[in-house]
Amino acid sequence: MDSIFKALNDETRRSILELLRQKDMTAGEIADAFDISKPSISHHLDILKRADLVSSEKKGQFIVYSLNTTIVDDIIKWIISLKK
Amino acid sequence: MDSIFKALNDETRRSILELLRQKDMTAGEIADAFDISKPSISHHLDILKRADLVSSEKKGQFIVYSLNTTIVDDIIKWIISLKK
DNA sequence: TAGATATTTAGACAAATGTCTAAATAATAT
DNA sequence: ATATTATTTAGACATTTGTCTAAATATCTA
Repeated sequence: MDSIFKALNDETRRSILELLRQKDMTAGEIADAFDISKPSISHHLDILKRADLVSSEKKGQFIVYSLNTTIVDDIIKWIISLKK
Repeated sequence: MDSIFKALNDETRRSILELLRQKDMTAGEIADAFDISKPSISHHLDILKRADLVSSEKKGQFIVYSLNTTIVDDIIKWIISLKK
C-alpha cells in the first residue's frame, strides 16, 4: 500500500496513469507528452511499475507500458473502508 | 487533489485516518497511539486538515479531530476513473 | 559492422519531508 | 496569581524526492 500511495503522490505520475487509461504507450510517447527529460520520465515509470500500477513489455527496441487496473481495486478498497 | 495524495502518502497519517474512522479523538489521544512526538503528530494533523481529510473543533483545552468522509468521495472518483 | 534510435542507469544537486527539542499559546485547576 | 495540562509553532537536521546531464545498453537498419 505504501508504494502505491507513494506512486500516486506526484502530478506527473498521475497524468501518466490517465494517459495509459486511454491506450498503451511506449516510454518515448509518454515522455513526449511531458516537458520533462526522458530519464526523469523513465524514473517515474519505474516507480509506477514498482507499485504495480503499470506493467511493461518489450516490443523490439520499444518498451510498451500499460495500466494495471487490478491494483486499482486495492486502492479503492482501502479508501472505501474509510467511509465505514 | 495534490494535497490529498500528499496527505495519504504517509503510513502514520493513513493510520490516523483509520483511527478517526472509528471515533473522534483529541490531538493528545491520537498522539498516544503512536511512538512519535506530539509536535510531529500535530504536524501530521495539520497536513490532513489542509487536505480537508479531517476537521477539528476546539473543546475547552482540547482539540477534537474527526474524519471528513465527503472528501473521500473525490479520491474514489479519481481512482475509479482510471478503470475507465 | 557502423550508425541511428529507444530506453535505462549512474551520479549530482536543490527542494521537500518527517522527525526532534525547546519555546509559545491557551485553557483549567489550586 | 501560579502551576499544570493540551496543543501548536519555530527552528534544526538527516533523509527522500524529482530533476538534470552524461554514459551505458539494446535493437534496428543501411
